[in-house]
Amino acid sequence: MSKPTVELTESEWSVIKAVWETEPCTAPVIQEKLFKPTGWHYSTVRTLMDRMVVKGVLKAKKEGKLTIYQSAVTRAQAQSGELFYALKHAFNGALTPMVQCLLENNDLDAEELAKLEAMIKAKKSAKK
Amino acid sequence: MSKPTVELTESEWSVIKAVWETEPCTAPVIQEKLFKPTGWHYSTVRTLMDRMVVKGVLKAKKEGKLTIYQSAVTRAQAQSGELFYALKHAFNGALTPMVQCLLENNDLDAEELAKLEAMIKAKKSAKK
DNA sequence: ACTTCCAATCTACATCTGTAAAGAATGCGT
DNA sequence: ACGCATTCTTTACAGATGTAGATTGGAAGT
Repeated sequence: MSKPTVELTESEWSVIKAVWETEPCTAPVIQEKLFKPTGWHYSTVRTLMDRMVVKGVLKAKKEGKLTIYQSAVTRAQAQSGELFYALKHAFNGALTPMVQCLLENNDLDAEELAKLEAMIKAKKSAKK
Repeated sequence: MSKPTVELTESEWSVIKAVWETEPCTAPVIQEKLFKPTGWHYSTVRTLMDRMVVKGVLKAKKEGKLTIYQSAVTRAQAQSGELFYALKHAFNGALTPMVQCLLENNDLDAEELAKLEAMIKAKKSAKK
């Protein structure tokens, strides 16, 4: 049952985010969405997408001459994959220092802090 | 004085961690430290280290025929680089969801949660 | 049927990453 | 001065990644 930990490159992140917003969708549509921020041409996007299918992060099916793409991993899966990578490599798996680093490097306002606190409280009580 | 955001590959993480523990040090020493967990030969480690010098994450100086290496980025810098990467790509820069994901995917014990809570409290008061 | 347009396929190529062998150089013990 | 051990230097090569041109195939209009 363990999903084999998703790891995405920067470009792949751009693509999959666009896919999540539009799926099911075709490569030309994604290319168009991404053209503004990246300047990528059709072939580029298409190559990326096909490689992502091979990696198992997208699914593709043929419909007539069109290729329809969909994500094969959820946003949550991809997010926790990325986070887990950082946790493992940069923090040797230690969560507290990671959160520490987060707090130190980002200047959160009071509201944000309150939200975090609430989340922890919730977790605490959820935990019996 | 903005540090140009450090990004390390998995292998580079192994190397720099070993360097932090031993610096100043030579490549053979690092190779030896890493041999157990990775099985890398001298050339491999050396190549990695030299590439890291080019990337600016290590510094090297010649001492006779020996090359002495040192880190050029601190652990904290590397950690926050990794975290920032995840924050930016996976969470579009939104910190709260990131922490949420962290809490959801790791099964923290009560003690851990208390520690986190304390950290947030501290941050809150530090913030006047 | 002929043109046109769009999507698809194929091919390409530079750079980066992971991994290392082979050969050159130098210091050390005798 | 000579051979040995250790470290360095050079070169290599496969696979991943970023980026895209050229060519083909089919659908749609006229």
